[in-house]
Amino acid sequence: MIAEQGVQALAVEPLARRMGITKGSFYWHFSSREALLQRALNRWEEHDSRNLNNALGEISNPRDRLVSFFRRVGKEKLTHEVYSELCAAAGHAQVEPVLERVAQRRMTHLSAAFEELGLDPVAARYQARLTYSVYLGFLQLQRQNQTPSLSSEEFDAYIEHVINTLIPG
Amino acid sequence: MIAEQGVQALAVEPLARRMGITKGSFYWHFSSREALLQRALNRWEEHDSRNLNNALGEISNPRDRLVSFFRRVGKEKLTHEVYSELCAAAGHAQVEPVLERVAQRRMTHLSAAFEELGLDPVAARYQARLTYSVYLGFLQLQRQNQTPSLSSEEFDAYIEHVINTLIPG
DNA sequence: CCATTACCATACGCTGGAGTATGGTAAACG
DNA sequence: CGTTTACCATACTCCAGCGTATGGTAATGG
Repeated sequence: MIAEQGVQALAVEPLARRMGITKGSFYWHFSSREALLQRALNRWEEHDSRNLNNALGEISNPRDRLVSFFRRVGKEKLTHEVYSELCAAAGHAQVEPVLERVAQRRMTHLSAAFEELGLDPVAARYQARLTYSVYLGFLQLQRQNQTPSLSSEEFDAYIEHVINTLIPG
Repeated sequence: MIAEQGVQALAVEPLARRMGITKGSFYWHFSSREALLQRALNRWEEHDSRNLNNALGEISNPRDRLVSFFRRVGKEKLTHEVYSELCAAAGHAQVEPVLERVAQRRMTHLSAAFEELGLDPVAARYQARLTYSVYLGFLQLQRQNQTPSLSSEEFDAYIEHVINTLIPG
């Protein structure tokens, strides 16, 4: 429901309707709507954290790791949709810390890869932030239907362009 | 109110309270909350459109124009805050078309500047989208308090880095 | 001078979501 | 075999925002 309509759409009564149960039942499993959201957020963050290590941790060549970071945008659709909606809900007290940790983790990964490619630590940090900004901006454009379809050759060409611009070597 | 708390915070009763009037009075001036939001959106879009032409249209040197685009992120705080919140409300039926037009206008400007710098039309379009993504991603990071303060020297250094990476020549 | 117009307040009804109180049922268990 | 436990429904209350009905007042104009 977060992926479809955003954080605020994760509400007790709509959820219950959708599941064919009632509120009474829901409140046996969760103490409040806040608790439900917290569980959902924790679940997603864990999944995302594992994903980061599994998918990118294995690739030893730093350039391939970075390239894979961009190519991944096209896959794992659900997770990206959730993240996109979470970004839209920045400012929400429960969402904010999640976003902070996730962005931090990911940028640290990027920064390490850029350092391995020979950039000095400061430049690597800047480049990581820049790269992550591109990713965030892409998600935003996607929410506005301003990106070519993910499976078109224009999309692939654009990704090529981004890779060539941002990844040295 | 949009800049402070987002589109959904622009509500009739809170607005009336804040102005020290009542709902009854509000509904004499506006037919509905929707109408108010529409007027606010139109107003902002017009202001932004004029701004684009005034600030960037005058600069003849395309590189300076691009550099000024980035430097502007630090200024015009209110407008950027509004835009940032509008982006968060993408998916909203009234907000969506505004976002689409604004992004289109701005990217067209960027694309033209890159063409003037010698890029072929396709590369210029890609580079414009990339550049605009960086801007959107920056706004997002700002919403998450993940950027250095706008008036620090680290911020200036980062902007330098971005300019050097994205603007040819 | 009376009536219309512009502007604002009071007081209502409606809706949707949060949370609670209470009772029902089926399975497991002592 | 009765009772506890897990799970679910019904039926409320509470609250905040949207919109409306209606009446008051001050200024303006025929």
